[in-house]
Amino acid sequence: MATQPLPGFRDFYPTDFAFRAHIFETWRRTCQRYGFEEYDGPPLEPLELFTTKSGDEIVGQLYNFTDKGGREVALRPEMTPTVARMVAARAGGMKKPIRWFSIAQHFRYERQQRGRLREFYQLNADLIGETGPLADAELIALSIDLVRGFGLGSGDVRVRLSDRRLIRRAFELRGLTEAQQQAVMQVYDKFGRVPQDVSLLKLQEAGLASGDIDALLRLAGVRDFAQLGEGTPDAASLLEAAQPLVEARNALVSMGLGEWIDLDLTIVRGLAYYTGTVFELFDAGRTLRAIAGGGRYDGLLQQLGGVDLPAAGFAIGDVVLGELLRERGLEPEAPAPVQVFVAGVTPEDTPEVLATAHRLREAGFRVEYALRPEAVGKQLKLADARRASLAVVIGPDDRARGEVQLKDLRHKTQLAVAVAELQAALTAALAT
RNA sequence: GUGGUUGUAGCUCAAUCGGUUAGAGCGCCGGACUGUGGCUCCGGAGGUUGCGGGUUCGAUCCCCGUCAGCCACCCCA
Repeated sequence: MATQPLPGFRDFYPTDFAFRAHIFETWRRTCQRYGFEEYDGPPLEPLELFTTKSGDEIVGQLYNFTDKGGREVALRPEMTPTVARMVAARAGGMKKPIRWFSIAQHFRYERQQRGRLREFYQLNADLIGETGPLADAELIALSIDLVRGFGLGSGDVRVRLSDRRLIRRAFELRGLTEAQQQAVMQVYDKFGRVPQDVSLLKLQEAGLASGDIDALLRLAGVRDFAQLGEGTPDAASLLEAAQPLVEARNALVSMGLGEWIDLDLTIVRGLAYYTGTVFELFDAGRTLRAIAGGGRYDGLLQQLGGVDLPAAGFAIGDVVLGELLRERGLEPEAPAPVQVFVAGVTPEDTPEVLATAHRLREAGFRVEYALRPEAVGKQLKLADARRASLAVVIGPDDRARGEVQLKDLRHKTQLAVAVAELQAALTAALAT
């Protein structure tokens, strides 16, 4: 029998599960602080829902099949088409802007690598029905707080910020053909990872004039709005196109998050449905894949749901973030499975052990006891292995006096407690 | 999908030039400790050396294939 999961799929042993739960809980709390409401959709959707947005080529990266009713279906590779459908179906009845988030498992049939599996969890946050730069800033702020919540700082994670409107303006100013624009985007995507002369050669091959090449490579190196118009006749036009982005950045500065932001026009973010602001979160050392990414996609709800609403959103995955947290030693300690271990001295004490344990469980304590008669020493050893803070030891003498021995396993102390006082004593001891 | 690289116990690793019954630590199970834990000591289980084939008297070791992990490319919604 196979003992390994399928390639790109993970087993979550209790330690792994606790780590995952910690990520989800931190995400959920943070989204709620921003007033976002949680939703979910079906993990299995009509294939068409995904090909409408991304074209037929995407099928190569989908877990798709024909179901027993003859329907072409696919496991969701992303959440956006589902949200678009859900929002569109009830758009008329919902107060705008809509703030929604989901934490859901997604599936992509791709060759796995570090930071990229065939199954992963992803938080999606979308803000629908608002076009202004403050909406973009709101989402970027949320994405920052989503990683801050784990103890990561602006020295660990950087936000790269760009805007399709600004890129488009730069292309228009230079009169680039569609093919040339594609070439520039490809060069931008690899900018900083390949030598400058390789980039240069690529752009020459695409037939760009040397003046255009200089201007576009200069833009690729811009890291601040002040640099945007430096030494170029395009200055006024570029700065005008950059206006929404400037406003979004200023909003983030007002929130005290300006430290996290780098202007970086080379972020490409795959396919072309982004219409405005785009951003990505990366580890500061750039050794991992992108942690999160998103932007404004004002035409997408019309295309997918038939309702014309502006929207922006982003996703953050559990895989790369998890790797970064492990790298930084920010994994939380898994919670102890047991708070109170109840031990009996003799087999005759077992009924009292069971009664006590169950009473404590009903009172909400996490309680365990030995499932067969064993020496007290053994039972305490088990209590220790289960990381119990407290032990309750019950023997014939204790029963005769209506007492139990309450033992604090952390502080190595012990005292006799009347049975009636036990719950109060446990609560008090756990608070120390 | 393409190329490179690595696979030995649950985990981390060892095994001389191709040589006898593949070892160690940690972990796990049991015992020494019959009213009190973490320590110590003793014992035990656990391996088709990823899998299949080839070369050889003999393969963990060399060769081929395959599967899986990792890395790069492609892609990245």
